[in-house]
Amino acid sequence: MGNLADYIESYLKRLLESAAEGVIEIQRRELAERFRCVPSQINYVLATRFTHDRGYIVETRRGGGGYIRILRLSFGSDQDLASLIQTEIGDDISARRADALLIRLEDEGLLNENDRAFVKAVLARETLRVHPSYRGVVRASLLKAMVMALLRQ
Amino acid sequence: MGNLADYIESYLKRLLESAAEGVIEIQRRELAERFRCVPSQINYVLATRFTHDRGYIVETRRGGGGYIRILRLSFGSDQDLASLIQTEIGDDISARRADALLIRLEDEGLLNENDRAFVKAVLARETLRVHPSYRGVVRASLLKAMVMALLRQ
DNA sequence: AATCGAAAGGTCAGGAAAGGTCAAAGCCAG
DNA sequence: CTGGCTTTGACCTTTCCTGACCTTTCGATT
Repeated sequence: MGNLADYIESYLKRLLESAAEGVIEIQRRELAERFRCVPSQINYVLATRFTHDRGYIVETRRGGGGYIRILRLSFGSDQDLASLIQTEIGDDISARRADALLIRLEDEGLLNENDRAFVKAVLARETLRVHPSYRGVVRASLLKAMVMALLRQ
Repeated sequence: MGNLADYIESYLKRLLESAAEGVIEIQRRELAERFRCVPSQINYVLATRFTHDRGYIVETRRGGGGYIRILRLSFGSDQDLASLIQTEIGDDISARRADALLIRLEDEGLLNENDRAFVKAVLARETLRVHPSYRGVVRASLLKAMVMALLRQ
């Protein structure tokens, strides 16, 4: 965790933590200055870390008085987690999206680092055994089953 | 026990011993330099000594600031349990045998009635989605993953 | 109202810095 | 002297970071 993108990511997440509404508004130029980097680095961080899959929505506005607004979507405790997981994962999921979901669950404090790594490793290994065209389906099954099993505790 | 791979293995294990969390993070290039070998030698050590079966999880990241993270699953004596589960279930299992195994685990007090029913239900539901000729394989994957997840607690 | 310039933010391609893969050569116990 | 671990090296993929150039918005000036 030693690169710039990681630092910027955790800075933004800290800001989000302390923001009551789960929304923050920043200026790209200002943030770039704080980290002494090029402004487009901020876009890189947003594009790779604050994706929809990981549970964020990013809105921006150009021009004078422009801004970048980052909104964190929460799973909310109201809904039945099982059906939420079901719809979130579906019947077929890519390795990338599976990973994003696991990171999101970790961010939400629903899984710890160990469990996340465990699930990821099992997915990688088990998925290798089946024919490539079935991997998405098998991955989805495994992911749902394991996440549900772990969340039951 | 005089070869390079063994030295690297024991070096990493020593690091893991002294790491509080059972997790270490290294750089492949740096480690290769320390042992004066090519970087791919590190991959060899990881692939042969730090396997899932032996209770390790390895996560890596490429690119600038990349790393290799080795995580030791510390479920003490359950380590044997993991490989036992593996050999017991194998790569392909029938619904009947899966059921029998679950009952046995319940009898042994490793799973409670609830968990057993849960696993059984998931197996039934998820295997339906895949082509019949793949069901045994998918069932085995799911079963292993879920049982391990549940037993980890 | 139309125009223009300044002040945002956006896009994209390229180079550098990791780590990954695979096959061939090397080594050694049996 | 052969089969199975080791070790190496050539080549590949992913991730990060920057810089050049583009688009949008706002407000002041005509």
